Amino acid sequence: MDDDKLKSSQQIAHDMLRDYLHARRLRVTPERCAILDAIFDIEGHFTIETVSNRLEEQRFHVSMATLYSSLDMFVDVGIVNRYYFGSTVRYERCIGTEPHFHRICKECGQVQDFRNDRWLHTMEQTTLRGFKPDYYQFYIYGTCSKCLRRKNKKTVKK
Amino acid sequence: MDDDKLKSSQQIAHDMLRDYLHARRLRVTPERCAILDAIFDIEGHFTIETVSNRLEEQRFHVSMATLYSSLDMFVDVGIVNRYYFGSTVRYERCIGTEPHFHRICKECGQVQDFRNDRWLHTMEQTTLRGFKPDYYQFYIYGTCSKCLRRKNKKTVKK
DNA sequence: GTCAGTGCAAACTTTTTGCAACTAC
DNA sequence: GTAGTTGCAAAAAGTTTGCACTGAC
Repeated sequence: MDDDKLKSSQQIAHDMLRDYLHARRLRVTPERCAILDAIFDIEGHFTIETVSNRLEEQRFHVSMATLYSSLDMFVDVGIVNRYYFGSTVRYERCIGTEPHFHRICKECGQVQDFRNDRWLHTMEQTTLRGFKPDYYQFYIYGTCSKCLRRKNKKTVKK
Repeated sequence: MDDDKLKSSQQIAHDMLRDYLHARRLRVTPERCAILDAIFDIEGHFTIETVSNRLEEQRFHVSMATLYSSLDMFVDVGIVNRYYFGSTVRYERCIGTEPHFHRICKECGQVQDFRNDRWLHTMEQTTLRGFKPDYYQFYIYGTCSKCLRRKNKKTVKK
């Protein structure tokens, strides 16, 4: 994504947050704004720790309690998605990003995004009785090409 | 599933485990067998705690360390799947069960299984370059019918 | 001025690790 | 007998909570 697009989606996210807060008589605090900006500084998936580190680099200290509550809120606002593809929770910005899926290497833990139009199409056509869907998550677990090569080099033990 | 089918898939799982262990010169211990049997006593998803409780009921004490290492192994053998649809890790037997997906209610946390042939078909036709897939996981997050009704009764706050 | 928001530290939950004793082979 | 396995307890990792102080409105 180019810089202009990133900037405008960042603006959209700030507007969404502001509207959300106003509607609930909650407050626009420097911490919430800084966390939101930090998120737009990060490419791809991140954990709470990633955000914390990024903010510390900028000499803007925010407590873990605030980080957790803010990320919860951002999920509710619809600015980030929360993922669970490992023991630690991960997040990803969903404003200004294309819909995509994830493939996870069981060997090295690496997560790659991938797009697949057939999947998107199938998703759109899915209807569910007695359930109001908000969002979909699709994961493929397996072995990435790097780990495959590494394993093939070794004598086949398994 | 009827009892005969359950029993035969339990036998298959025991055979898989035994072969896995023998191939690696690892040992068939009473703990591993008991854990495996406990898993076949459980219907649907479970956590490590569920397994522990089930074993305690049967007066068969197994330490958490052993439970964690055994479940890791069973995932590797291909007897159970590991799921992450919330902050705690869940498992599900995958021997003697039909392939299916999960929908998760964001309100009450309930997880429902569902089958969808269109999805299965799409999965089977998916090919991936540079990645060897082992298994797929597909989640739909949203609101279940019970929680929808409950929310509609209240004055709409959000 | 009020009450939501924050930082801090303690508590809690889940999972991992180190080590001595045990046991499957 | 040997080396893999177990239980226990301590430690680690991730997340939540309580409370006094602060600051957005």
